[in-house]
Parts: sequence; structure tokens; C-alpha cells
Amino acid sequence: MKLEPTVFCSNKPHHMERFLEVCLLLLLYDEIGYGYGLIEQLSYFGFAVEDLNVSTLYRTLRKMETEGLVTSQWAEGGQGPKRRVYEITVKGQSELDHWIRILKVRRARIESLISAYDHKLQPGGPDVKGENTDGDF
Amino acid sequence: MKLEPTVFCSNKPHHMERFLEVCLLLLLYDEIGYGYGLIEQLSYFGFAVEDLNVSTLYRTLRKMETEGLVTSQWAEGGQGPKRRVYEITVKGQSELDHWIRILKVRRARIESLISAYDHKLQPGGPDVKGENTDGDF
DNA sequence: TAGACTATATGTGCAATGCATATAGTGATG
DNA sequence: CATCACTATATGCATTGCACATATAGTCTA
Repeated sequence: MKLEPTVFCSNKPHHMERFLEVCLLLLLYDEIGYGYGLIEQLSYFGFAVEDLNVSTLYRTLRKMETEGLVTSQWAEGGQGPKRRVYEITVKGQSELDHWIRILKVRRARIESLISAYDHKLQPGGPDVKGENTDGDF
Repeated sequence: MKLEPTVFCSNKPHHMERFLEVCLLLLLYDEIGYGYGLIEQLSYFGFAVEDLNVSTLYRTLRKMETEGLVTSQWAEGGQGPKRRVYEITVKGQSELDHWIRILKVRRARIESLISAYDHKLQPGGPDVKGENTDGDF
């Protein structure tokens, strides 16, 4: 029942260290929220709902609380089970700022890579050979 | 002799799943190379030399070989110890193409996030609060 | 002969994540 | 009431990508 290991990058993991965490911080920066409800909002960042792993979401939120980035309390009222509602802290806001800077570096690196790929290592790269001008893609 | 490394991020891990691997595939797509020499070339993608972890590099290359993405052989001649020279395979090229596609999705997500941060959740997002218009950076 | 340098390799451990599963309250329906 | 579907939160297990530390060894120079 396993996927063929030759199927590189089937569809699943593709981690991106703490990216989910940063998304959550940003959402909570705007307004308080609870786990299940945040899932929908994550689509703003290009997440398909089926991409998201509920376990990871909750575990991430709990971890963020232990780190002091958010606080939580049980919300009464409404229908359905009680919700644990999260609120960002000052420390969480700093962390958000910090990670945005990191993500900008990350973006630059990805840009460099994609650019190099699309030009097959042309500008500023090592001695350009002119070979490999075949353009797949 | 290298391009200016644009890196200013703090110091630590900040993984990016398999990003190094994709960089290596792209470098080897251009021309064959060996471990130690690839380190310098990685600065083209925004890696500072001191960012790079030599262990990770070699382990990654070996892993890529067991996966059939590259082949290697010992190169004689020249001075210094022998070098294990790597060459990309057809499978490696497919893998590269595939990961580029993933990185483009990744780029889009990072763009969404940074954009939302800079605008504090304005376009298409939930109710905009208008607060926090301070622009660090 | 002794470093300094180049080059490759591995043991250990951690953190981020996916997958599977558990627990439990609410509302609707028969 | 009993049952079921749905919402909501939580946790055990395994995988994996990476860092850190360390090991091995050839070459060159003093």
C-alpha cells in the first residue's frame, strides 16, 4: 500500500519549517481565533483545505502556547463543543516580525534558484557554457 | 571571487526541506562537480559559505546517489586528495523539474504571507482593521 | 616530521511533520 | 431514549531533514 519510492515528491510532506506557525501568528495578529476555524483562513496563504493536517495544526498551536507566543482560553457559548480560543502575545508579535525577515531571505533564495533554473545558469553564474540550452518546461 | 551573499538571517537552522538538494541538482545540471567545490557555487543561491554545513552537503550527495539522482566516480589527477565527482542522471533531471514546480508553489505561499504581513491582511482577507500600519523594514 | 589544508564520511540527536487514532460535546433523526 | 453525523481538540508513533561533533586520509610546505 506504500507509494513507490521512485515517486519523488508524490504530493504530501513538503515541509517548510515553521511556515504554518508563521501563518497562524499572522492570522492571530489580525484577530483571535480557534484551531478548527483557522483552517479555513489558511487558504489565504495558498493552502488547500485538504493540504492541512489537523494534528499538526493543533500541536503547533499548543507548542506556540508553551513558548509564550500565544495564550488560550476556553470560549463558552455558541453551538457545538467548546473552543479553545487563541490570542497572540507581544512575544508572538516579535516572533512574527522575526520570521517575516527569515521568510524574505527564503524568498530571495527561491527566487535565485528558480531564476537560475529558468535561465539555465546564465547571469552572474559561473562560466556559462552555452550548453543545455534545451528548454524543457 | 563569488557573488555577494545576500544572507542576513540570524544564524541557525531555518531548514527548507530539500532546498539544498535542489540547488545541487541545478548546479550539477550545468556541469559535473564535487562536494567541496559545490560549496562555493551555492553562494549563487544566497548561501553564505559559513551557512553551509559540510556534513549535510556530503550526506545529501550520497543520499542522492543511492536514490539514483546522481552518479559518482573518483577523479584522479590534480593536486590534493581525490575527489568524488558527481554527475546528474536523467532521473535527477526529472526530480529537479519536479521540485522547481514545488518551489514555485512555495514561492507563491511565501509571497501571500509576506504581502499579507505588509498590508496587515488587507486584500481578500478577513475584516481589515487598519491598525498596525507601522512599517518596519 | 610536523603541521596546515583539502576532501570525504559517519555517529548521534533533535525538531518538524504526517498518519492514525482517541476523546468528547452537540444537534438532529427515528 | 438511542444512534449517528458533525465539530473540536488532543496524542502516540514513525519518518526525515538537518546540525553538531568527530573521524579518516591524502597532499603540500616548512
